[in-house]
Amino acid sequence: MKDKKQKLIEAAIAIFTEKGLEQTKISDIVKHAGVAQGTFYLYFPSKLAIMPAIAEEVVKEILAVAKKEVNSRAAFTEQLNQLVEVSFTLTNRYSEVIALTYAGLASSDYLTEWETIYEPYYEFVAAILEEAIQKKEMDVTLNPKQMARLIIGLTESAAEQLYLYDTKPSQQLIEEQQQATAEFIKRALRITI
Amino acid sequence: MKDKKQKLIEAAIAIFTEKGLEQTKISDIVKHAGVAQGTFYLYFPSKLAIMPAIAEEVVKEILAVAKKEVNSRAAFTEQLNQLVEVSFTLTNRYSEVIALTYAGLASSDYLTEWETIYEPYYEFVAAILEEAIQKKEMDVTLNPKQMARLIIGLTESAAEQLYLYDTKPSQQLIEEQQQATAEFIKRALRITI
Amino acid sequence: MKDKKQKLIEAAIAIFTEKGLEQTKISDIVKHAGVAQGTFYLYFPSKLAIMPAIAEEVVKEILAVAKKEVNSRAAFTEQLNQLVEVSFTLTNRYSEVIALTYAGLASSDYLTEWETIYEPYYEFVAAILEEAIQKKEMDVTLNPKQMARLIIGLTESAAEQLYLYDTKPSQQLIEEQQQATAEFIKRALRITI
Amino acid sequence: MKDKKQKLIEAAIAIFTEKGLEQTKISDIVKHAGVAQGTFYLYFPSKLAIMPAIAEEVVKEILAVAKKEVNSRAAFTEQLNQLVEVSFTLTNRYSEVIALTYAGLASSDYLTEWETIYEPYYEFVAAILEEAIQKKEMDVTLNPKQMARLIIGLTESAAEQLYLYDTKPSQQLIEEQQQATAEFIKRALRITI
DNA sequence: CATGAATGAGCTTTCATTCAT
DNA sequence: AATGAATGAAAGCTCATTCAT
Repeated sequence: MKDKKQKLIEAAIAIFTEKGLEQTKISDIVKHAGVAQGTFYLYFPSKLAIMPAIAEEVVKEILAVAKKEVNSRAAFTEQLNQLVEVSFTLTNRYSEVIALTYAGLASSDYLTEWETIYEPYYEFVAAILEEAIQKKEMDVTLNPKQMARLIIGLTESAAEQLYLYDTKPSQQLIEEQQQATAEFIKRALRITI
Repeated sequence: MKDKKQKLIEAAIAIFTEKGLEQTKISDIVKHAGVAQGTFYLYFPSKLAIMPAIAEEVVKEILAVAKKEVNSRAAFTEQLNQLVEVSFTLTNRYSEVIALTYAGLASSDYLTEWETIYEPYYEFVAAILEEAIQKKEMDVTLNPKQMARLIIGLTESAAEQLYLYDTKPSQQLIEEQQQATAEFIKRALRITI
Repeated sequence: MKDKKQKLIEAAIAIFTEKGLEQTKISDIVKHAGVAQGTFYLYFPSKLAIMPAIAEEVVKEILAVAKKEVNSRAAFTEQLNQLVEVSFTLTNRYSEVIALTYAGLASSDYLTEWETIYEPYYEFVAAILEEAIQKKEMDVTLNPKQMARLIIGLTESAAEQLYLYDTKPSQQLIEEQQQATAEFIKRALRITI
Repeated sequence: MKDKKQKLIEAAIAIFTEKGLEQTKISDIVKHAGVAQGTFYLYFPSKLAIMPAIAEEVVKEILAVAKKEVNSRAAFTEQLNQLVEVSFTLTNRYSEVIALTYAGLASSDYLTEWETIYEPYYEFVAAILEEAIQKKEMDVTLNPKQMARLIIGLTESAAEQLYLYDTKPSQQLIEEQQQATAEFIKRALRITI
């Protein structure tokens, strides 16, 4: 059943997140998934071959959360605040897996799949910007897709810096960094509202 | 002699860049450095222990290039262009080692050293912004150090996206991406000149 | 049905010949036979248990070819030529499977069956010699069964040497080796005709 | 030191003889040789790579025994008796290793080395025949090298048949089979003395 | 009879680390 | 300080065999 494949992907995400790429043994994953060692190789030809599946799963979850937390009817400035906030939360939760997955894809021949997998998230942000442009709530001359990529990169790196050395930063510190990032973006987009 | 230690660090950077963390064997490094297997352990207690040394070396090189390429007497807007350009070049050359080193530090107990190591680069950019603030060439209410971190994160992620799937992107594409990034920053800083 | 068992035996012969004992997987055999993995174990309790069946099949084919190619009404000297020729052909086609089967039987408890299986072929050759003895066309003091075994061993080893390094030896080389072997036998039997 | 390599070869011969190709684990060999697991791979890149070394060792031993047991000053007929006897002894002791080695070489890319390795033994027998030819003690029209190959093949197969099902055949049976084989050869060579 | 997903013991191979020289 | 042969633990992967359907 697809049940076991799904269990393996979820177990792999959990263990990779906890232990990193090298330290994760197939035996850990299968134990966590509650299946036999050989079963892993029924669904994935090698340790690295599970990476694309993980990436898809993670981006799916990211998108789901983002769509849920960003209010499509809120004002643009509010949407940007929500976007930054959700991005911080997601980066905190997933940045390790994402880095890992990317590294895993890079050491294999699957790297080309990365763009395809991450694309929907870029699209989601680009769509928000497009709406803002139509409503003239930001600099209409800017390229929404290009801006989406810069915004996502900026937000992720800001979040990584925050959580880098301080596993549990204070709520105040988090909000400060989020606000600084949101304001940075708003100025860069010449937001009008 | 320090000669062999330095050779080992340089060999490690070369091999790590080429093969990644997992695929790099001590035997590769010592072969490339032209020393015996055991010699590695005279200078570094373990495979991971060389990571801080690599990080230092890389940041030293990055700083040297940045200081050389960013004209301290040029106009602020010009300095930002140069900063973005040099950051793209450096990211292209070093992003893999940086990621690796960071991963390597993360899987050891050396991670706390990372902040110290990268700090001089943040300082360098912050200093440029401070000068611009004093000259009122940008929004004076912004925090230079905070902005420096955002700018560096943004630029690196923009460069990574550029080189991600296209090992050799066209000069035009590079310049476009650099310009978009620089303009993004300038708007975010409310640059006046 | 016996159909599937037969298909499994034929598939096993094909795959064993192509890949050898170690490299042959049950999964290869069942795929080639067009049956499910578990079906193998309906007919054979283990991987090695198919060996006697293979041996029987091969000897059956060998006997069939030998009886067809050796003219029972030809002169003895001619029969020996035909015997050598057919033995070369058969060795070329089956020597690998025979070696394999023998090795397979040896690593199991089935080795005692080998004698029984190969016996009919010895009998066939012995019968030819017996007739020659009755007709006084060879040294009548020789033991036909003993001679049969020596002749078969000699011919097979001569053929193996021929095909060992040269998958496709020239027709001339084949005929030379066959003739040398036949003459060797004829002298050893003191053939008179 | 070459010491460990030699120990590994001798251990491999012992274990392969005892257990066969598949059943022999590297761990058995190194345990028997008294070295660490990794040491095997210091001298041989893979399990199969030790096969040529084994083959050389075995042929070296075979040649040594054969040269010792066949009296170079005895009459030709006596030499042939000795040759058959020694071949029986050697086949009994080494036929399994030889078969194994051959199989091992066959599953790798080393098979072409086989001819080179076995050649000295053919040469040894051919030299005996050449002397007999010069002394006109056998049919002078026969090709010594060709005859050598046939004789060796014949003798080995006769010995294998003897030891095949009866690990310890009676001395009488052994002598009968040896004599039958020697006589077969003598007739085939038209020996005159 | 037939299936094929699932199992898990066991193998080869790798490679960071050690230590006698 | 330098060497490099030796170590041995550890991990990815294979595949004969089983069994619920």
